[in-house]
Amino acid sequence: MDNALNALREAALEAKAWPFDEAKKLLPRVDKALNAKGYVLFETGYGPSGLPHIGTFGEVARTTMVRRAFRLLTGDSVPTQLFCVSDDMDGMRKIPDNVPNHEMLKEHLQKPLTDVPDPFGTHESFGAHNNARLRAFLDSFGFEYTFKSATELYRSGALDAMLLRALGKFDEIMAVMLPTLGPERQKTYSPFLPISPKTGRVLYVPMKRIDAAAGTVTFDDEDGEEMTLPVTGGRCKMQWKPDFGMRWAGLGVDFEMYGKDHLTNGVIYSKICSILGAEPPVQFNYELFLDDKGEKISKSKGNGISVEQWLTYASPESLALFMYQKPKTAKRLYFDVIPKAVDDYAAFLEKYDTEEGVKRLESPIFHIHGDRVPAERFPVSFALLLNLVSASGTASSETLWGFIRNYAPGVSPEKNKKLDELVGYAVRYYEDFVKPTKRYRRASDKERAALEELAAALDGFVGEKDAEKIQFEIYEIGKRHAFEPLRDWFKAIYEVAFGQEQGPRFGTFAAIYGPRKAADLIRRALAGEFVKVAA
RNA sequence: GUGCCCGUAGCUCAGCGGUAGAGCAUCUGACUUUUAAUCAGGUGGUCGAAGGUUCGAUCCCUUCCGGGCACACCA
Repeated sequence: MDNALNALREAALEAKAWPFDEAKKLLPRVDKALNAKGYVLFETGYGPSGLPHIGTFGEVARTTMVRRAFRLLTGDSVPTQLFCVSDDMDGMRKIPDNVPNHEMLKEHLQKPLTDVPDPFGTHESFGAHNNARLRAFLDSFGFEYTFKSATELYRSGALDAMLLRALGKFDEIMAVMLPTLGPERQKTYSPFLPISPKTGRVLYVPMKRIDAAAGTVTFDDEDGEEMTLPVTGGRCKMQWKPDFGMRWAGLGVDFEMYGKDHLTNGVIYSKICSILGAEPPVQFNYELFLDDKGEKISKSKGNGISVEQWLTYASPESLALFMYQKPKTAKRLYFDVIPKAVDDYAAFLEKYDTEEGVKRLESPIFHIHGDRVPAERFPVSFALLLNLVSASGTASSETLWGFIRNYAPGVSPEKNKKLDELVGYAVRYYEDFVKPTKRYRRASDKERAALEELAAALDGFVGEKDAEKIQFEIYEIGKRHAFEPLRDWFKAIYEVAFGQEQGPRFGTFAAIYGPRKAADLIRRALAGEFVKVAA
């Protein structure tokens, strides 16, 4: 280990950021992990019930942060792996609303997702389709991970040894599970779910006999005929909670995080894992996200905000920052937290340049980017862009750039690509949140006369760069038409031409926007074009 | 009931051992003439309560009060 790496390692030991706290808990496991597998294993699970969502992103992002911290902590001397496991062998319990071909799918209910034809017709199965979506989703963020299909794990025999061991420990597993179940569920519960050889469905049936020596279970198939199947080779899968514990044991998972809603289950997974002779992974539980009303975000309710929505108005980095910050606190995840996340990210980035050693490792920037910290900084805040876009009432990136150049000379879309992206986000924000609130009104006769004169004056200013000259003229026109107080004159301009009570300093706006276009804007407003649009 | 989280300026939150911070809101001033933005500055908090540890606690520990959430099934 060279000196620089060693210095980093020591800094990592001191660093107070939560990923380091978690990564430190892994250190005592290193030798055992290396002997057993040759690497330390991080896992995240992916449920089959839907498309990748913000929780999926959060879990992978945060696990990656712990993994990165661990690598630093060990001077990168310990190999690591991140498995993203898709539970694609789970039976299709219900047909998702957001897919086509419901009729076809109906025939395949309860079958493993990887045995259900793809309703989109693009992949070899529904499970494969979802898996592809998951991977594309994760890849779009550049996550490093190894995808694992539960179906493949089962069918390849990778878990056979552990499944046999679980069969041998059947009674112990039942002893853990039964007290957690309701009375009626207890009667039929089995940690093994056979796949019916006749119908291909995942069966939730009681076991009549088990034969640990032969590695088989005996049960009644759907048609009532008694059936004996090996638990190996993908003929059976395990029921959720034992499945979790068995997978931990079978793969040798060293770290896994989950939401608070799994907290009580984590204990059960661990017990199962221990029964199977393995040490349960280091676990980390995070708080759930809340929506604007303080309610838990769930896919089925569709409240809160999606990854796609976030990325419509802000950068992936800002989302990663949000995930980094306070994972143990229940945070509101809604539109209004976005601008702050964007600017906080920019501020941390700025600060990062002046920090060193431990301080850097405690910066969110390190946990978001590792050693690939972007070079570009932000001379203009997102909050300012949003203000500009609202105040100017113009959702054109070109105009916005006019303001920006005015504000921060030397900045350009070519040189400041990230800023240009921010401009794009601001424009979209305007379109979706500001524009709908606009209320244009018609001009009174007096206002109309003044505005017509203003438009004519603007025509005479074509090519004029000096905002003050234009501003002066605006005052003159207002006075000439006897607006008292003069404030009403400005109000009229904004209400008629911008659909809002306040607006940009009009002289500045006209100079940047172009006097010709500004005049045109006024004329169109006078013609009543905007009033109709708003109504 | 069990567990997790939160309680810091009017609002939203950051800080987590060394004389209280940010954004927004509000107020004042600057930008040659009453709008916005921008800039400069100000107001505003006994850091939920009480004990404890400490030379020293918003920050650690305990208890209490108040609030939110999770814990059937499914994953």
